[in-house]
Amino acid sequence: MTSMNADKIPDIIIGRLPVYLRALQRLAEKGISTTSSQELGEIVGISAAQIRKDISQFGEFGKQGTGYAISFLIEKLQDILKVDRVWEVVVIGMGDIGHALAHYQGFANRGFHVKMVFDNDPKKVGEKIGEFEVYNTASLAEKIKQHKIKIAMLAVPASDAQSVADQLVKAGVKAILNYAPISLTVPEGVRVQYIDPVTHLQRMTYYL
Amino acid sequence: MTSMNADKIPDIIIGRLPVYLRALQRLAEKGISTTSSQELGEIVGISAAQIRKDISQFGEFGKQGTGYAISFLIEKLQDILKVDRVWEVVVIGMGDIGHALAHYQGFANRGFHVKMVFDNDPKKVGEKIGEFEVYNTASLAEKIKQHKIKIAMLAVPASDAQSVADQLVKAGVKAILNYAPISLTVPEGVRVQYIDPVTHLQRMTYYL
DNA sequence: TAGATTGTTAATCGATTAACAATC
DNA sequence: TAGATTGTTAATCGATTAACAATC
Repeated sequence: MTSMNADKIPDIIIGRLPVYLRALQRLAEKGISTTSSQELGEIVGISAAQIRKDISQFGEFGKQGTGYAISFLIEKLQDILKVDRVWEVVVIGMGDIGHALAHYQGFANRGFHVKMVFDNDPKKVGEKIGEFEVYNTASLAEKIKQHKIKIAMLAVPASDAQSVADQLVKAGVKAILNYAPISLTVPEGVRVQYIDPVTHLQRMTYYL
Repeated sequence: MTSMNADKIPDIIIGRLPVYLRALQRLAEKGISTTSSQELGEIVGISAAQIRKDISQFGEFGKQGTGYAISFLIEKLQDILKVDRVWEVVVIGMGDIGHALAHYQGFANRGFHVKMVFDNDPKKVGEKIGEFEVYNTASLAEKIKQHKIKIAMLAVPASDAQSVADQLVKAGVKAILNYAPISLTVPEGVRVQYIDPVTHLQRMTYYL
């Protein structure tokens, strides 16, 4: 079957694709043009069988005997993940984490561009942070609608996170990367990913 | 059976415990003393049955009819996750992310304390960052062994991450929280958790 | 051609859910 | 007591692995 399988793909597979993509881009940077499920698996710590199965959900991107052409597979994964374009994102909360996100060089070439940054502290509003002027969080809804922003990174204190998330959702945001150490409640159709260093650390201490 | 089940607990369960713990601590802050698997499930977005099953792996911590005593369950989860103590951690790489980690207030009361910070840039070494003096990455092995550090947060450029990880492992580190956008290769018995905002974002764009 | 590696199937393994007796 | 909610079992559902024909 020449695939283009539009069936429902499990989220757990979608979650692994960015990891494959990242590894492939690093191989490409090194000037390597071809890889195998075996080699890729060793790099990312996933079995070769699983990598082949994951990739084959979306088409036949490899060649028997030779493996995968890296630049071709990168293109396909970028298409699938919809990072064959540049998404404009906003950052809310200009504390240390917000600063780091505003300055982060790693978004370039990976599908994202910080468009605006926000804070609700009058001392910070209007200030320049790198190329950005800090906007007032009060103007969030207006500005997000105006620029049709779909993705936000939330770096406000835990106590403000849910109410800011509510505003983001109301303004049309569909994906939130949440740095506040709190579980957010959002409506169906809105996605949240959590980055909490403590949660990640606590997941490892069990084994120490 | 009065449990104390020393069987092998699946890692996927261990991964959910810090999320439960975080939610319980927030409920406790609000002055709430009791909760149910139902309520907790709504907060964290996990089914009540699964929460009961996860918790019951470790003992009978609830009461039929009334649910779980929050402070008791917090204690138990802290024990299980070994965050009933304070782990000293180090930060390597004093760029924006390293700065944010060095300043992060969220470690207190959640089991971690930043003990030392490192960078390999001669301009940064010796500088003061908050309460910390920046040490030279060259002295990493010595200092980590001396203080018996087991946990490191890695915030160096991708090109340096693997070699620094190798040094950490050699010095006895058993858990690495990696902020560099690269898959690390580490020996059996060493754990790595990955925090890469782009990977998390790419996991959501698929659905947009 | 011989060797390598994919895509895919079937078998295995593991995780989640539904349901309910036990009991607070 | 009546109502609520746990802990646990069995059933279901889903993910991973092993194996190999196809084929480059």
